[in-house]
Amino acid sequence: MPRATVDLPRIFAALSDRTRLRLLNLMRDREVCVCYFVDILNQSQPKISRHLAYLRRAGIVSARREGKWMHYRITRPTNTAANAILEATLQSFESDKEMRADLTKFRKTCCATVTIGAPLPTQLSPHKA
Amino acid sequence: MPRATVDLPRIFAALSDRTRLRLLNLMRDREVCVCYFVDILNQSQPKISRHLAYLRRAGIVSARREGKWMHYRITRPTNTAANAILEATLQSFESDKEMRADLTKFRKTCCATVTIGAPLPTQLSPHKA
DNA sequence: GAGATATATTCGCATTAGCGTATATGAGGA
DNA sequence: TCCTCATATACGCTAATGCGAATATATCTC
Repeated sequence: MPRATVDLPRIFAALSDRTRLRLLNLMRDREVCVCYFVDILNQSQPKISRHLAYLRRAGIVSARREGKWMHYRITRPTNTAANAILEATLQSFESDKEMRADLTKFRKTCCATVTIGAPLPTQLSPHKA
Repeated sequence: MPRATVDLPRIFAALSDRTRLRLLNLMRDREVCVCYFVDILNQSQPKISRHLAYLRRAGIVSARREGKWMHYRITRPTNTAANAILEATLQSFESDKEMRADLTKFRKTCCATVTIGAPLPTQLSPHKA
């Protein structure tokens, strides 16, 4: 039984955009710095930031500041249904070509940027299946 | 593994409206005539019709004509993720007060309208858990 | 405190969604 | 064929969304 009444329409609205889904894909099991999103999706910083804000307002992600950098991570909803929906969504990315490519690019970008000092992503506890 | 690549953002957009969720709730395990939706949600016929069209375009429901009446039913997506999302959504309605009230009203309306000849809903095979 | 960097927000615009009202379509019956 | 009923679509409006460009904010360094 769901713990709290959750605004499902709002969550669905947050998930109804390809760019936001790509962001969630990258955050699937790690905390990610905004600069990575900009680099990997190859889209403007304000655009990325706006979509992250949208996800934040919907309660799907949370942000943590570390100096100049902002790290985003997925916040698992306490609501059972919302959590199941998010989980199914994330899992579907595994068979999505673009999502896989994003992750591949992420790994490369990650290694490449160590030298210029961008904060490395923090591995989170493995997502539950 | 999902059978077909599915437009998840489109499905999420279709689910991001409370009225459409209420329609889906009523269709959960039966085929429903448009006139019931209008009566139970107590909203204008064009509004109901437009929302049904929205769901139809997203591939979530399908329509069947029977004389003057149109019957709508949920179409289970072939895509695994989409199906899981829809299932979790439908299941969440069980603990939603308004959704339960709609179903209660549905049962009453259903019995009451037998006398005036509106088509009875067709029970579908029980939804899989 | 000035400058640089990372990120967020604002603005103006084009597109879309949702609504009420009016109208069109489709089927059945006289 | 004309009328009626059930449903769908078109129209005009307002609000919300998504975008690029510009600007603001926060933090660090010097």
